[in-house]
Order: sequence, then structure tokens, then C-alpha cells
Amino acid sequence: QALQPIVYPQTLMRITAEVVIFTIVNQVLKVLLVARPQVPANLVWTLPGGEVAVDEDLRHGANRTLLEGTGVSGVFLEQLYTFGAVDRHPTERVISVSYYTLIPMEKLQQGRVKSGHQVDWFALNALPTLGFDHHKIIDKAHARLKAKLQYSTLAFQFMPPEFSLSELQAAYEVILNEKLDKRNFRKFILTLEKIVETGTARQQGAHRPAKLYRVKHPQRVDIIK
Amino acid sequence: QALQPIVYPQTLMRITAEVVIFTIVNQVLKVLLVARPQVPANLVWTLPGGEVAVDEDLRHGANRTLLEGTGVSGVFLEQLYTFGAVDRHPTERVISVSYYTLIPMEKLQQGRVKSGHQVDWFALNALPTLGFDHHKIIDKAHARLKAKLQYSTLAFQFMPPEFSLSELQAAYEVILNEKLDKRNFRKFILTLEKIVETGTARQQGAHRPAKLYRVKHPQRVDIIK
DNA sequence: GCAAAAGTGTTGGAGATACACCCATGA
DNA sequence: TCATGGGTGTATCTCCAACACTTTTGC
Repeated sequence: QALQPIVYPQTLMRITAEVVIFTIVNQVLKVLLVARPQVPANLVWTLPGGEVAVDEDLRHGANRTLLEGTGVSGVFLEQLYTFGAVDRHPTERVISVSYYTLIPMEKLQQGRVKSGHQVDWFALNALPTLGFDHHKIIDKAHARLKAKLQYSTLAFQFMPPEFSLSELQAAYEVILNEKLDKRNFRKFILTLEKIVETGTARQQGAHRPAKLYRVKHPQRVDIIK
Repeated sequence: QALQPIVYPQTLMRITAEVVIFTIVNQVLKVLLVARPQVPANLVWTLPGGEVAVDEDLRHGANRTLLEGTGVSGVFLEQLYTFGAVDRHPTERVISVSYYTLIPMEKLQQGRVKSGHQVDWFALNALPTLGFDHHKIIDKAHARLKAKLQYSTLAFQFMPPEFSLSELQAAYEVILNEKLDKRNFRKFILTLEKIVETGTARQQGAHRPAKLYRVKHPQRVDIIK
């Protein structure tokens, strides 16, 4: 039987891909939000995301959202959770498959971040009121981030191609929201043998220059425990 | 504007909830599979699952599948992953939100397991050829099970209301597929302080009876690390 | 020479691992 | 009395946490 249109009630489901895009700016962990026009209120802040096409993989929809929002592609992107309560959208049935990603701010400056009144970065501890259940999505993403830091090399995804151990430690501290011991941290990281010295150093002010490192396998997130 | 029917192409997406139902029978880890009639072949083994209704929560759809397959309800059920590749179904676009659950076989005997030519339990290391990408779903569920055993009290979900430490150890061994040291295992479990002696014992053959225990909070899966 | 971040080792304690024998029971 | 699984303690090792001073640089 050939394809022919059939009639569905308007209460059909929509599938969207939402992406929690994390970055670290000035020692603050931030996520990208988009202000959308909304029926009752004027604007509502939400996660970037959109409908997944019928002929599009879920992951592709998430990558497309990421590209449209930041100009970045080809980075770590992991599925987080699927939110599918009936009442999570006021007028329609929407299933949101959520993803999360970590982008070093250096990459964002290269990409075309449409910053301004429609798209902006918000610190995790200073989020605006969010539409739908997007607060829950961000909470879950942050929980995943914290947990995965403990047993994987996930945090390396926040690093530019070359970075100092102090920068890496700062990333850990921002995500975990706690101070770490410098000597223990360095021992921990170097014992993993996942990063190597570049041989160069970076002069950053009136003090000793920091040795720079690079990740051996930048595309990979290794489980370390 | 009132609800009115609108026309969609037949290539619309379907949302299904698939459930990986684990149990342990005679020291073997098994999953429940369903033989479905299929267009090219006669029967294809698949995970139990079905379409989620427009007015039905995802989790409810999974619970309904579980109830229909085993007669069991009100148990631990966790979302696993959402499979959404375009080509995962030959003729339609199907998004599968997968869940997994652990059922002690004692509960299943109470429930109405429709065993026979349509529904059956298969050992994880002796699965038949599965339809679609359901092999991947089971692999992921098993990986989650193994991982979560290490840092949570998940395995307690396999236990009946009263059980011996040897039975619990057997469950761990079957899931992890390795032998564990008896003394260290008991020390580990008892130190958690998540189970208590019932005061009773069970005579099970020509040897010393085993003390029985019960889980303090049967509904809960605690993170222990 | 002083301010500021980079860099560097050792010790103690907690928790994991390895390991062998006696106990209670039914047949 | 023997076969079977239930039950128990100690010594060692490994890994993590705590902790303070020297180095290199710009001003």
C-alpha cells in the first residue's frame, strides 16, 4: 500500500531535542538559554531545542540545535534523559529528548554566538524562571556532570587544545562547587596518564609561567574507575 | 481555536516504551522476550513494549507494559535510554523510550506470566536473534545493571521479602559474572546497614540453616559511594 | 624585594583484599 | 560420620586526604 495521508487528531505528539550547553566563563558555570515568544507571557526562557524531523536521527536533531545556537559542531554530546509527562506542556503533548554538552569558551568565540536579547548565557546559580520543566532538565544535567566528573575524563571537554593544570583544576572546582587541594589534584590527574606536556608554557602575569598540557585523545571520554 | 482534525502524512513518528525485565532463575540472569508476528519472517523476538498513548505518561506506558507482560506493578522501574535512529525500524519511524526493572522470581510466580510460545524468559548469554535494535537495548540495560550494582543497593530489588546472604551474593555473582569472596561480601553488605536480620532462619538441605534478612527500605535504591 | 600563582613529597588512616577453618544440619 | 553449605577474624596493601614551603616571574 502506497503512502497516503491519514487523519490524526490535533492532539498528536511532538518530539523535540533539547540541549543543555555548558560552558565556563570567568570561573562561572553557565548554560545557554533562548527567549521564546509565548502565548500568555511575553517571553519565556527555555533551553535551546526544537522539533526533530521525521527523517532525522534524534542525535542529529540535538547536534543541529547545538550548531544553530553556538555555531559549534563535532563535539561531545551525550543523551541525558527523556521527559514525557503528559502535562509538561500546557497545550500540546511534547516528548523532549534531552542532551548535554560541554564547550570551552574559546570555541564559542570562534562560533557565531547570537548573544543579545534572544539568546544568552546564565550562571547555574542565577537562572531566570524557565518555561515548561526545563529547570528539571538543567538540574539533571548538572547532577550528571558532577557525577561523571568523579569517574571519567569528562571535564577535559571544557579545556581548549592547550591548558594549564590550574585551569583544569578551576574547571573541576566550578563544576563541583568546592575547593580542591592543589597537590592531590595534580597527582590525581597526572596518574591518569590522559594528558601530556606540550613542552611550552604560558606567561600569565607577575608570576611563574604555567606548563601547558594537551589531552591525548580529545574526542574520548574515558571511564577511569 | 477548538481541536479539529488536521492531515499528517503517514510517515509520522510513533513513540513506544520498551521494558527490559530482568529476573534470576536458577542462578541465571534472564530477560523477558515476546515473539511478535512480523511481515518478512514469521516471528521475531523482541522486548515487551508498545505504543504510548497521547494522554499517557512515558513511565505509565512502561509500567503498563510491565503489568501486561508479568502481572507485576509497583516495583523499581528506571528509564534507560531513548533509541531514535531513523533506520531502526524498516517501515516506520519509531522512537523507543526504554526502561529496565528487576523482579524477584517469587513475584513472577504470583503474577500471571503468560509463558509459552509467545512470551518467554531467555538467559542473557543465550538470546535469540532479536528484532530491530533490541540487542543494543539489552546490552545497555545489562551494562547499567552491572555499573549500578557497584555504587547502589540496586541488587536488593532482586530479593524476595526474606532472603539469606548467600542468595544475595548469588545475585551479585550472576549479574557481575564473577565469583566473590564470602567473608568480604558479607562484611561489605552488613556495613551498609541497609538490611536487618528477621530473626528467623531457613532450612534448605542437609546443612546449617541460613539466617534470613529483610531490606529496611524495599522501595528505595540508595547510592552508597 | 615583594606580590602572585606555579610547582613539589611525605605521612597516616580508612577501606579493600586475601585467606582457612569450625558450625549446624539431614541423611 | 560424612557431606553440604552457613558462618566467622586477621593481616596486609592500596588508595585517598591532609598538609607547607620553594620557584619563577613582573613590577
